[in-house]
Amino acid sequence: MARSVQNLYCAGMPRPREFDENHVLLAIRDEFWDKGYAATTTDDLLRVSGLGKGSLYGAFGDKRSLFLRVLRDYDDANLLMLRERLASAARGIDVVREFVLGLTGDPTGAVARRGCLLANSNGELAASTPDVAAEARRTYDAIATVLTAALERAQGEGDLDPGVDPSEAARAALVAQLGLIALGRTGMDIGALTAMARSALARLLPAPAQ
Amino acid sequence: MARSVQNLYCAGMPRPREFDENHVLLAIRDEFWDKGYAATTTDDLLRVSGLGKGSLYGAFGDKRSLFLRVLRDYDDANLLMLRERLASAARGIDVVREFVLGLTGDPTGAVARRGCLLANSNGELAASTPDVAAEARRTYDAIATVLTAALERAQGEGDLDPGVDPSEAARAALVAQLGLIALGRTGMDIGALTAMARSALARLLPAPAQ
DNA sequence: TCCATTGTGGCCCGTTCGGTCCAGAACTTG
DNA sequence: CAAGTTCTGGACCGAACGGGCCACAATGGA
Repeated sequence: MARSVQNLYCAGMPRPREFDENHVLLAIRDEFWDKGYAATTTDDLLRVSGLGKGSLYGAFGDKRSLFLRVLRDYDDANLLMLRERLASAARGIDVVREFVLGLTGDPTGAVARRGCLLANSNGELAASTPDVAAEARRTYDAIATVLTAALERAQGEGDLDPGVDPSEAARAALVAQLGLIALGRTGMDIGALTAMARSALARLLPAPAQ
Repeated sequence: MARSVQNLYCAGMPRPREFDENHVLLAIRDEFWDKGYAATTTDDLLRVSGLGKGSLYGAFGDKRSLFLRVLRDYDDANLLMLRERLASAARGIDVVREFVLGLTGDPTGAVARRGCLLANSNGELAASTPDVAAEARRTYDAIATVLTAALERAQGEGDLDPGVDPSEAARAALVAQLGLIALGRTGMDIGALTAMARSALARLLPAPAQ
């Protein structure tokens, strides 16, 4: 049962990994993103990662663990990107506008049809996998916090009506983005989607009365 | 191959069905709603319907056809309900308010966590099943049309700022509702969700300036 | 050079999936 | 009552699923 203690100070060195973990995780993320959790088979994961079963299971555990890992990485990366945008943005309001308009940037509509991995996963799995729902709550709350900071800055910069509560408006922007993601998934005309996003932004983020 | 013609005028009458089709369809709808498409097994469907495999497949075809049937029935019923509400509502604006606040009506949050069958299905299957995406487009477009009519009435009744474009505001209300559905699925606090819904409504449906 | 250790990939297994099929039951008509 | 038709439910099937397992490769220290 227990390994002998002598192994602790007299161990051979293991064979190093032959694959790049980040590269594999991104390929797997794309597969889950395109197909959804249930529709992605283990064979799909092996194919896009180029690994064998032993390697994949040895490195990341089973399908569910791998999915949660990928989802958390995705969320963390997006949050980091949002915070960096706020840090480097010329104006706070630009961050919120870009956040809401995000999916409309691609004129082919492919990005809109693909949606957001977190939103898609939450829709598919929230009922059966509490971990996914909790992850979504955590992420959306963090996003709302960043957007609130952006709108507070926007008020100081004269881009947002001072009568607006930044926290409420930030949450309204989040709601709008999630609604646009849902509509984008239906494959509706990208021009109409863009118009809706702009119209919603105009209502939610009123400029100060001159 | 071809059946003889004499059967046409000399046929015995078949054994009648032993189940109520509507009752079965509602039970199956609830199962798909609670678990999602992929996570619902044929055994689940047999269990909740109380039928055997022969009956279920004979009456509705395979799992996919059955799901599409249930989804279309669900959409049609909701559209009909929305139109009837508009026809019988005291004020047009009430219809839109109820539409956006819909999921927040249950203080336990169970309704919000369950979400909307169409929104859930669209999130899970839009990428792989064009029929579902098309159904979602059709339904959301029809909803927007009804909401537009409701807001036009609201302007005539003095409940909505005449400067607001009813069609744009209706689509914004739809976006907001879809965003709230997505957030509700995360299981977030129902009070916070309600506050967000009310705050979004106040921004999207401004009363006329007195 | 040999050993200890971990990476590697594919073979293999039990389970469960969606779906078909069939033998008998129920029922109306002649 | 006999015939013809559909309904019913469960036995059955091939396929694909997720996952365990193992023989071998690669590596660096002793």
